[in-house]
Amino acid sequence: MKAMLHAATTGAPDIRARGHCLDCAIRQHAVCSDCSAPELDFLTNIKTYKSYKAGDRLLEMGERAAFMGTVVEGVASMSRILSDGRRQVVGLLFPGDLVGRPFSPVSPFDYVAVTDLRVCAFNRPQFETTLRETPALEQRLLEMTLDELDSAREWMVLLGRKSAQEKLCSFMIMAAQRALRLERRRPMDGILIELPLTREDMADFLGLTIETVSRQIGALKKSGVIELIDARHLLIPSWEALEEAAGGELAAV
Amino acid sequence: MKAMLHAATTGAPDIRARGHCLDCAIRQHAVCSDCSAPELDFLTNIKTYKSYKAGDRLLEMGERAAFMGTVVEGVASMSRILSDGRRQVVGLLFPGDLVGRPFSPVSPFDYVAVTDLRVCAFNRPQFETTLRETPALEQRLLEMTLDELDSAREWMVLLGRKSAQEKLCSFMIMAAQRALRLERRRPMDGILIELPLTREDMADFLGLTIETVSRQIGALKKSGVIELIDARHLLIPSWEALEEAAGGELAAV
DNA sequence: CGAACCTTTGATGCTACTCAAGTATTGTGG
DNA sequence: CCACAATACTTGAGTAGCATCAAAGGTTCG
Repeated sequence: MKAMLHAATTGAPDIRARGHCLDCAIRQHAVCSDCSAPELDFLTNIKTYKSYKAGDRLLEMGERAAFMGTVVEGVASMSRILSDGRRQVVGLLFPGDLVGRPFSPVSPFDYVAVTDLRVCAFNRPQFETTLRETPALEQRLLEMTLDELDSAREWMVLLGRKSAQEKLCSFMIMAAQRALRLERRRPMDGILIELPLTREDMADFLGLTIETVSRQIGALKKSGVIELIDARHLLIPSWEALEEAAGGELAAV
Repeated sequence: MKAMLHAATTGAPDIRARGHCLDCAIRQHAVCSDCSAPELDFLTNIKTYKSYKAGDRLLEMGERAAFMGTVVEGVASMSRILSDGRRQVVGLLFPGDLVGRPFSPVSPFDYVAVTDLRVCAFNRPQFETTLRETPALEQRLLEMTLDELDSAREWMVLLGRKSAQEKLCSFMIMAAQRALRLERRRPMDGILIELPLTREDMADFLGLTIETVSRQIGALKKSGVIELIDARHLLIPSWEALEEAAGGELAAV
């Protein structure tokens, strides 16, 4: 386990995949969701799995990335660090989301595992060739990219105009929705939310400091919008109250 | 002006296009840039032009948009307004940029002309069919969408982590780069920048108030980073000094 | 059991917001 | 072409919200 801590720089060990793409639990959410059986056969043969521990860096900004991939299990972040150390997380990658920038070998952001992570990886040139030759892949990638663009813009609204409290509530809603989608469930009262990020990652995602994140969570607990199980788990007595406290307007995920 | 305020709902007058796409000045920047001559013939026949005055709304959030288009001349904004009136601009559209959300008839944001505007428009179902049947179009759309996603994420860094002063400088750099790209020129010292936005639109794009925008521009003038010609035009004595004041890290446009 | 990390809490300060007023600039009708 | 209104922009005073600095619990892991 210790040996994997530097997987980011050394490159995580490739584990030749055994399972077939047809049996993949997250295929319906991934770029390969619309592929035919023969196309999945092909992908099965060229895919490998990579594993990372929380904190490992998958790709560094400016690095020529040798692979592209899909998150299978866990959560990763995309972020940028300014020269003086300020950091902004610009996106979270949940199972099904794509790791790496298609058609551009140098990554425009850092990719970091925020939890232990498993990624279904493809050799980059091979993946791009396959993309160009497989309309089902390319069209699905376009669809996913358009959705991500909508999400990024929604997050711009949050970063530019929402209060610290509204940011926290919006984040909780987003985290819940992403988790629920994987289980094909809908938000409801009394639901349990797992926060997959540290206070620091949350702060960097919301454009706040860890102290403000901590204080706002405290305030939400006191006002009854959330119930804290522990630092990473909370209960939502009323989904509607949470949405209200989020300042509304969170459509795309 | 007053009479055009409702162009959005009534629909701006369609002007059957006379010019051929081959002669289009902004084709190289647009979604049709990789199309073959026959493909351009086809597009020529199905395109129309729409004109708007500054302030007109092209599309309203939630509206079922009947058309998609490309900005030919002028600048448009995409924005969202929260229920209490707070507004965030999530993107600017310069000549070549696409108006409307492909494959989703309801617009996720408001589209507003920030200057007088000319748009090359297509009937939406027809455009989407053409997209699916024309790989050159679809692949170019994917490329553009991936670039826009990078830009949106860069802007998230600005909104989340940059100071008011850095935001203003970053905006000036962005405005300059977008204008220069159309003329195939590069940034240089002594360059003239036109700000296509009102102070209010700038504020809403940068997550600030108009007072702060005005004060920061004043401060930049006093410190010599910019020279004001008038409220909408300024001179950059040193491009490098401007980048320095922007806090660095502005790659994609 | 102790070190490292994560989280919370407190005191203080500063950036950017709010409220308010005044100065250009633009557009309109006489 | 001028007078006036409307809009855009600037400037000032006071303040709120979040950041910063500091330190003290908790939790996890070796």
